Amino acid sequence: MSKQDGSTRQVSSASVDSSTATILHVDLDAFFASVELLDRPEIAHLPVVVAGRSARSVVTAANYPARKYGVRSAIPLSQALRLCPKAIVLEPHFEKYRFYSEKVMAIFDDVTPLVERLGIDEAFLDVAGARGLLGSPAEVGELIRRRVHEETALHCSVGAASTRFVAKLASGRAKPDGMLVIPADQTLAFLHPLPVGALWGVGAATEEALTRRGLRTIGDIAATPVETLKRAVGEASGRKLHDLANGLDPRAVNPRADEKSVGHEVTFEVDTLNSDELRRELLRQANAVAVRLRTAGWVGRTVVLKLRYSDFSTITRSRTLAESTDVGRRIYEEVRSIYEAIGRHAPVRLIGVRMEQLTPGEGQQPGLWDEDEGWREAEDTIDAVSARFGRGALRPASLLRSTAPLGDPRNLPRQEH
DNA sequence: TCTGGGGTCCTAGGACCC
DNA sequence: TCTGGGGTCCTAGGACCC
Repeated sequence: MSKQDGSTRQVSSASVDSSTATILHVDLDAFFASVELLDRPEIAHLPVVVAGRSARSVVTAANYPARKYGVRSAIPLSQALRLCPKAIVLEPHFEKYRFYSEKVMAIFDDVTPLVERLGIDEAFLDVAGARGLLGSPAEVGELIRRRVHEETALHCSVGAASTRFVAKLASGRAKPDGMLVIPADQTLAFLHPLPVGALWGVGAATEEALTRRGLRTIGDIAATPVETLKRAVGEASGRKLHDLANGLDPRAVNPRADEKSVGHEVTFEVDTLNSDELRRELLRQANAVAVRLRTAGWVGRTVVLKLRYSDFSTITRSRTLAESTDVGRRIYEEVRSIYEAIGRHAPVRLIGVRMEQLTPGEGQQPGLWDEDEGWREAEDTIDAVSARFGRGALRPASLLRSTAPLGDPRNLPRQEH
């Protein structure tokens, strides 16, 4: 990643009038790979991918040298290694990514309270109110880029525009390590030549439906009557596509969007028919979900079981409870009962548990996890499982580790128990 | 060496109520 | 004593995003 050409190439943005481009989209470049390479600068110029060890793992991140070979996030690792046999594979370290993510987000929070996080490595910022203190949107963008690099040694790219959607497109085109400003009056000229796939919400299936009708660019979408689009891709998507293509994106930057669901899922290294193993995994996941609910101060009312079979066909079965819960045993009992109600007995590739219909829990301190209660629940669960499957069905240590809220080491159960 | 894990949003059908 | 329409909740599946 050569900084020189990146940051000078797009700095022309600083000379345009950015006063109407008050929404920034900031995106860390090749985030997971860049974090790993902070510790391994000597290989930063070589193709590097971040991926798990499993034979079934996919690429979670690729640095720019690897991308030259066509390696992308989400392709199977096996395929990545066929494309680029010399790629160096590094294992992911999610705690490190969370650490750097928090550092970067804190910089954003310094700039404005109007920060909306989008996953771990990007955010929208509304900097309309920052002008007096920090300068124009372009100046704020450069300030953020400078601070991120100074304080973390990571690079990020910034898009500035009058809407979220255009800001996000702009940051993508500024990568790596650049900034692109799209003033409001240049929005349509920027959008219309782009392919339909650049629209938010247009993936492979929708792109196919649109190109089949001869719609190839965003300009084509903008010129198509909204009713035609609705017939092609459905009521809501048709409306949204038409708006986006015309530069309309009314959604404000929303700093506090509530979570809608919490879940865990796992793909087995080898498909399994062993119902003890499946139930054990359901128990582990139910507990992990419950701990996350309590940590966040939520209770959930709908329990969802997800199964994927060897042929990749995937089903979900859900049940809505009479009363919301954040108790692992309750979730486990429900999801086990749902599982047992499924007649099909075929090898399972993936199993997952999710809680939906979240509402604030009663009398819970958000952010706090009652360690004793967590332990009692874990021990109860071990008892219940031992009674059912025999002692030794669960190794307590591994179960207890699994009950720790993800991502918060402070909430790990004490190991000396 | 085919296809992770965290999510959100939309659609469509049926139940049920008014 | 044949058949309406709107609204909401629930469930299942799928597209999409990072």
